[in-house]
Amino acid sequence: MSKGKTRADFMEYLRAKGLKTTQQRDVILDEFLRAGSHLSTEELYLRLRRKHPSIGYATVHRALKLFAESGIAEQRHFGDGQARYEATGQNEHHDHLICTACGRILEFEDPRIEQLQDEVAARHGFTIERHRLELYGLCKDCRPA
Amino acid sequence: MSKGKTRADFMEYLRAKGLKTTQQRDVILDEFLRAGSHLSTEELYLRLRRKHPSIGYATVHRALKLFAESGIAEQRHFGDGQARYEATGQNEHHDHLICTACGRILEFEDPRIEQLQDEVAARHGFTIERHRLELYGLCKDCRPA
DNA sequence: ATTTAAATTGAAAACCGTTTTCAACTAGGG
DNA sequence: CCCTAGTTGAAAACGGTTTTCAATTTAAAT
Repeated sequence: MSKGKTRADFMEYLRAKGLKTTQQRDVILDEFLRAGSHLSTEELYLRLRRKHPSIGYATVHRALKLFAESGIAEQRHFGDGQARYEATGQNEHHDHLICTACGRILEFEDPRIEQLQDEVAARHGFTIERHRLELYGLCKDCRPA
Repeated sequence: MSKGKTRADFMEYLRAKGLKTTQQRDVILDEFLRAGSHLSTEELYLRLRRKHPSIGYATVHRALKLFAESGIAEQRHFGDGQARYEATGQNEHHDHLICTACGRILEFEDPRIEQLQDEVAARHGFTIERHRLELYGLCKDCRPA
């Protein structure tokens, strides 16, 4: 899914909901896609401030919420108390490795784990809607030799 | 690990740290162990209020934090915005199934999943310190026939 | 182009769970 | 008992998130 496609999807969502295209949303979406994922509202707001000092925090917040509603982004919580957003790119589904020292976040995918999750859920009579798997630890660079 | 054992562990922690045994902590620990796990501070506070209306929210909060520090409880976040605590019973480690309809929380354990997590981590050069696996969906009773 | 209704914006205030402050009050060793 | 350090409850502070509101902008209908 290219960035252009993501943008088009978002525009289509706005149209379908009777919402408006604004300069702010354009700019915020640009920066969001450019910046790479797992940004907090605060981080995105600060990045935007550099070139667009008039954009308010509330607008960034509302834009991110809208991105999530439209399906082009997802909200995550990694336990540092603030929400983070990631673009729903090609990587349809994945889980995360989080470095507790430097904060780096890696993504991974393992169908075998998913399979076992389904098994566990079935064993308990659950129908899974979504899951969350996060591995916290030290990344290659932060690990003591 | 019996409740008596848990209580003894907590007392030992207090002693070791030069902290004090108080009526409030006694009562809060009692109710915490009696109530079953995954309670929020608010929930525990409300339960306590019935028999002990003078105990303040802050005291409950501090007691739970202390339980976690002492190792007899663990703090969890299931995405509803509030912290929950569970007693660290015999079940040393486990993950959770959370019903998105009724809020029921089941625990499970699967060494095969753990094993695969280790594999994934190793593949990325990570040293895992802890992980979090939560499966969200509908439980047996909430699932439409 | 102009008008107009509805959506959007930025700043500030409200929110909400959590944590801290502070003066009054205990626990428990000496 | 005293005395000191720890604890308590109420209320205030906190920090991230969300809402309010008057002013502004979008875009559909003239």
